[in-house]
Amino acid sequence: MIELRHLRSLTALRDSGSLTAAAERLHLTQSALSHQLAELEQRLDMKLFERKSRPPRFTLAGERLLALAEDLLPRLREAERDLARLRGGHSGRLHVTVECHSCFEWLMPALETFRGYWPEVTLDLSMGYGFEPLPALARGDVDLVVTADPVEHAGIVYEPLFRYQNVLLMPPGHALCNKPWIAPVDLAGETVISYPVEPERLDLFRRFLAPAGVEVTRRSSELTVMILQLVASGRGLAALPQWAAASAAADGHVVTRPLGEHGLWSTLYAAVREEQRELAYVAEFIGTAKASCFATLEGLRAATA
Amino acid sequence: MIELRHLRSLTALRDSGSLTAAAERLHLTQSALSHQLAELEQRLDMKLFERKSRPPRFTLAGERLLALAEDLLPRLREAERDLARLRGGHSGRLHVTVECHSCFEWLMPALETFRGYWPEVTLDLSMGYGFEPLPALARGDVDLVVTADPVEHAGIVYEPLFRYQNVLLMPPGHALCNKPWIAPVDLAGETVISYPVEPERLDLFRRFLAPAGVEVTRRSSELTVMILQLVASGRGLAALPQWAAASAAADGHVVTRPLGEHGLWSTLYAAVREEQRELAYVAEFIGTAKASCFATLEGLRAATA
DNA sequence: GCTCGATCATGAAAAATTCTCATGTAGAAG
DNA sequence: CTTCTACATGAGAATTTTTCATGATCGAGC
Repeated sequence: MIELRHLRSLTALRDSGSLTAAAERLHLTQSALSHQLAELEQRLDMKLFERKSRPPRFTLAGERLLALAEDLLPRLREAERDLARLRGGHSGRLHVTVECHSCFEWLMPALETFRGYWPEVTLDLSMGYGFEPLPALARGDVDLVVTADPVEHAGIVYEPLFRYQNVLLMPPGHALCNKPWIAPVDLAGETVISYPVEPERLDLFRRFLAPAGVEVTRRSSELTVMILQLVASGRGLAALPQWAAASAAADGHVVTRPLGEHGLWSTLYAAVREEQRELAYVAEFIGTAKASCFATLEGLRAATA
Repeated sequence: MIELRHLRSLTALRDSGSLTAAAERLHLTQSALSHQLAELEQRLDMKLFERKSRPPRFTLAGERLLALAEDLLPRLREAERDLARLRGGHSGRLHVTVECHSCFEWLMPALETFRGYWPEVTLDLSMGYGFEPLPALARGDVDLVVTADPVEHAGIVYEPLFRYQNVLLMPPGHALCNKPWIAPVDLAGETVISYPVEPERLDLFRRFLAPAGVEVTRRSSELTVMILQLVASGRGLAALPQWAAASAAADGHVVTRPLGEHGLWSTLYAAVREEQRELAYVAEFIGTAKASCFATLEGLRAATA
């Protein structure tokens, strides 16, 4: 009657706030998910959630099933880990490379959690400086790359982690603070602080300024805290993922605005070699990373609300 | 990967001691179960149990999954009960009739458990004396009949509860104690004590003595303890389900022997009206009854070992 | 009020899975 | 050595799950 699939679907629905988004997270079509839940409701002869409210509102029955999911799914995952460990031979290496500098915020907790689950797996971590991560991944020098730029590559598969928005950071009182959102031309002639990588690898330049032909003065810093510092003290502007700027913005040190009318959105992916995708600890790492991203966004939402 | 179905299959396998028996309990063919478990083992890339030992011996991985099942399945059942309760309207009546006099041993604990789970359901209990239980079931006077005699009847479905053996009870020192098993002719002329119902409704007469044309002197008593008493004091012999005789036999008050070379086996069924079979509390009662039967047999095995 | 965009529902068909049937094999009991 | 029972296995049937294509609904913005 009730299947694990249903529990996973309901949790995804709660966590993502819409059928469509939940379906994507579950690697299903929206239709499949709609059918699946409709059929479950029919079999149980109960409504599980209110469709016409956003986010969907769960009924008591729905809540009960979500509670069941909270109860069962972690135990199931734990058993699966135990089995993978029992099967043995999987005390491998996981060399993670991050292209996204601000990702440490959620990556560090994820690494920590993972290390607890899979103590036998040797974790390596490197930044995507100085070499092209994807060829390195394909060669096997690296096992997992966190990137916002999913280039097609034979034997490489991308697993979406989450979607986020890049925002513009300004010192309080900057003229642009008065605009609800920032157009490319607004930045003409400004000083922009970024991580020290080629502009083509930064969304701000590649997807926002370059298409509009806008030129800016560039300045760079390796560290996110340093960038925040520089912006706060009026040495320039910067574009960062929303979550990286959130705490400074909440403290009033900087002001953030969307880039473009609808914001400059990116999706972060975990790239792995196809043959490693099903490997227990790799799949587990991706799951942990997703959860950590989600927790970060949650914390952000809670902090700003 | 791992599904609830697998957990149920493994528990059934452990509880029934063979693939074939487990398959029957799960309402599957032996083939289906074999396929299912073989495929799970392949997907996990681990052996879960040793086939060539009887009862099957579980590997560590198998044990881990059994532990998971112990963990998840009761929680799942609990959630299902909560949902059924939430759906409401199911505070019905459950009128149980028992044809089998010795069944109270396991029926009472089952009723107790059930009452805890479904306090809204009014429980009635009656013995199958003085009226034909099946027509009463079909009419709706009764909702569930425990019987060893599954007569085809439109609209009535039978759910097997468990298989048991009828054994012959004798006072210690009786001549027949020397035989490893009892033939019908051995009983010719003996006094046989039974419950006060027509002989055709007692397996001993219908399936054992009558086919062989053997006549005995009959005597009857309503109570199982009384029958045990009479046998122990040499007033006659009796045939009872093994579990009902077990404690007296363990104490040495009576001696038991199989009836016929292979024993006189029966299966106990729960009969319900087809349209009620899927009803939550009916299904739950049958489940509880099965579990209780199983626990009784377990206790028996433990006591005799 | 109308259109646009997005979300969700729905029917039919395709794909995948799970089960059964028929049969084969191996080990235990006689 | 035969027979019996439990289990395995391949092929096909049945069922379930998913997708595709399309329609309905609802809110935002003009």
